[in-house]
Amino acid sequence: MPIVNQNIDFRTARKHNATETSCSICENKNCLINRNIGNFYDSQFINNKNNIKCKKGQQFIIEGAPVNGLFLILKGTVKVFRTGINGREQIVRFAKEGEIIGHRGFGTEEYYSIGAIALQDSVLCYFSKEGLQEALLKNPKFAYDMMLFYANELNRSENKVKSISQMTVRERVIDSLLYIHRKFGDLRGFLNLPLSRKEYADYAGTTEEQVIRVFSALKKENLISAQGKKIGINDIQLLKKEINDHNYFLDT
DNA sequence: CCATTAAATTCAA
DNA sequence: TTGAATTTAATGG
Repeated sequence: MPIVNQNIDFRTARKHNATETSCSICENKNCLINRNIGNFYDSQFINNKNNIKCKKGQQFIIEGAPVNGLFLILKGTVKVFRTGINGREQIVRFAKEGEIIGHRGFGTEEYYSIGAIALQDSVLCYFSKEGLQEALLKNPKFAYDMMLFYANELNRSENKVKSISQMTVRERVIDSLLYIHRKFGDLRGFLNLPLSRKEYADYAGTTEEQVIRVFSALKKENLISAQGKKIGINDIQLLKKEINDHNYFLDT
C-alpha cells in the first residue's frame, strides 16, 4: 500500500543535495524546459526550481491539494491516478523521464484533481506556478511546445475514454500491455516497467482478477509470458491485430 | 467478491 | 547472500 502523505513541503524542500541538477547541464532531452533552454529571455525561474527526491511508493501529489507549481520527472517513473466513486483507483497514465505532471490544474484550477505516486525511487523537478507563467508569456516557442503537449494529452485522454467504454476486458488488457510496451519498451524480453496486476487493472478499468485471468489465457495462447511482475510479449503482431480488428486506435 | 495456496519480493542479519 | 517475513499471483467457490 502507498505510504500515506509524508508531509512534503515543496517550498522549503532544500536544494543542497547530491542530486541537485542545474537545467543548463541536465541531460534529459525529453524535458520541455530543457529543449527550450536556449530560447529563454530570462532564465530566472529555472534557477528557482526545487529537486525533490521520492522513494518508491511515495505519493507526491495528493488529490485535492492546492496547485502551486508543476512537476517534471528528472528520473524514475510515476503513476498518475484519480480516485473513483467507490474508492477505486483509475490510473490515468504512467509517466517517465522528462514528462510533466500536474499540468491539468495549471491555468485555472486551484486544486489537483489527480494524485501521483512514484513507482520507483525518483527525482522530480518542481517549478513554481508564477515563474512558469512568466516564462510562458515571454517565450512563444516554449508556449507553443506546451500547447502541443496539452493537445497530445487531450487526444490521448479522448482515446482512452473510447477504449474504456467500448472495448472488451480482454481488449483493454491487451491495449494496456501494448501501451506499456510502446512507452517503456522491452528489456531482455520483458516489459521494462514492473507493474502489479492491480495496476494493470486500474489502468485498464477492470479488476485484478480479470487481469490475472486474461493474462493466464494469453499465456496459454503463447502471446505473452510472465514471471511474477515481469511480463514478456511473445507475439506483438497478433496482439496488435486483435485491437486493430476492432478498429481501435493506439495512443502514445 | 472472498478464501486458500503457491509464488515472488523485500528486508535485515 | 540467504532465508524468514511479507506481499502478490492464481484459482476456485
